[in-house]
Amino acid sequence: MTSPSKLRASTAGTLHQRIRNDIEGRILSGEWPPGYRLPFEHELMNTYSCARMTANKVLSALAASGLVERRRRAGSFVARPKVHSAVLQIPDLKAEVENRGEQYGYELLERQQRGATRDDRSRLEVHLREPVIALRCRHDAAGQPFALEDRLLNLSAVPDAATQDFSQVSPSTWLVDHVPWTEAEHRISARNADETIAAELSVEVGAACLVIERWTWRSGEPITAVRFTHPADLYDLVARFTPSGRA
Amino acid sequence: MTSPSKLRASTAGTLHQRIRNDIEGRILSGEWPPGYRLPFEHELMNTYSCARMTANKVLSALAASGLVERRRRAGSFVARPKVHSAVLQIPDLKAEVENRGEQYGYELLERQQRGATRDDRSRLEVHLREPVIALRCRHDAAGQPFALEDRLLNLSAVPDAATQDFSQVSPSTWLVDHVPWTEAEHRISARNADETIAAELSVEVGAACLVIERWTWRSGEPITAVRFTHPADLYDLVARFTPSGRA
DNA sequence: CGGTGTAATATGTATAGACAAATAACACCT
DNA sequence: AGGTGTTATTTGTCTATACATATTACACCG
Repeated sequence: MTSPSKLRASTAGTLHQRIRNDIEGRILSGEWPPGYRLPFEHELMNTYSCARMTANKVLSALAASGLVERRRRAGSFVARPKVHSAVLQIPDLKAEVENRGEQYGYELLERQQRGATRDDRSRLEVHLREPVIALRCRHDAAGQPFALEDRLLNLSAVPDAATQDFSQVSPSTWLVDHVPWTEAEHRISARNADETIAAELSVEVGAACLVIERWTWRSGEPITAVRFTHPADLYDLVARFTPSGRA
Repeated sequence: MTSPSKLRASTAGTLHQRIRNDIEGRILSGEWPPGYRLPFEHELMNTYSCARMTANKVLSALAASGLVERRRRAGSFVARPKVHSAVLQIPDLKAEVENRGEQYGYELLERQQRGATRDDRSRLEVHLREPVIALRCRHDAAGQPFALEDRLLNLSAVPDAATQDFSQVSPSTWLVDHVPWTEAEHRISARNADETIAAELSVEVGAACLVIERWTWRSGEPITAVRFTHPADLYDLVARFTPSGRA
């Protein structure tokens, strides 16, 4: 047990923040365990000499962040986390590489504009023959292949892409700047490098690779599907999480 | 372009939600692109005939979720997403397997209670000789090995674990029910199965495996470090994301 | 005993007003 | 032209109040 007097009322910041910090502190320290009923709004009101709106906003914010659950007539309770969830940051590869202080390189391997094939259709939920762009490119870090990008782009959703040749700027970079999206799904898996991948990534045939696939939609309309293949020894994904939801 | 009249003022729910839905709709549809200055609080006040507090709470909530940024004297602006981030759900393996409608199995391979070795120390940030428990176990789905779990537990932080033999209940399950935590970090990578792993997971030597490592702390004190190794063909991680932050 | 109606209570939502703090825009002076 | 100070505007925070709504707890009655 750590000394409980350690987290008595903080003194910094606004009243809202002071109350919030106090409550979060008690919950995160375990002093108020999951299921614990926290003080009613009118009790906080007395404790901190504040209006009920202030206490209400604090508790509502904590509820929005998932740290507490509120039930009418019953009170507010410390939430018990159901699943381990984490905020996964998937940065732009260029930024990622340059963050490591290494030189970033980009090369377009293949660009094809075509009517959607059967395969394309199963990957991107477009109709047969709808115009798409298929791209394959390589991202390098410090001269070493760092990732293979294999992308399918729905031209009906992103007509501007037709005028871009993607020889200098990577499709990922171009897309985040030009195309808003509303929904995304990621799938993370592992696979052994086949001969093609091994050659293009300069790894042994059979080497384990980390594969990240992403699908993006805008209001239900598919925009793009992309698969990044990383050499296992060059890339990890990192996800951080605090229960308060503030990474 | 979709018809703009489509997302005129919604009529359902509270005023707060109506305003919020309207604004989110315009942003997510692209009608209000990143950088767009949204109406001032007093404009929303007129538009919706509401008090400023109501408009303020809506905009503050949108700011908290990351959809908009607010600057004093300047206004509120549609945020431009910096990185692709996603909420990663890492469920309990037992629940995960049973969700797929398959039979879940668990077997403890090894349990050792010891003073921390040098290796343990680098994995868990404990002092040399501090008591730890090292566990290795296997999770099965439909009779097939599904995951290897390799865990190190800080007994000083979780003394109750000493009385648990983990022969029936898996450490993951036991921990989520008994130990609160405040911080976690995940690392996701790929590796080739060595002979030990291949034997225990019933895969070929060299097969690509997805590796998920997690470190957990409570108020800075390390609780546990765990590594799950999954056969690549049996397990994917799925992460979903909507820019409004509401998965 | 068990079902039903009612009152008490806690949260949910909203209003109207007040002052503080930051800063963009403008006017002014050198 | 360029730096400086002032002002106006917008958001940030908080108070005090009001009524709506859901639900627990309890009293009542068949």
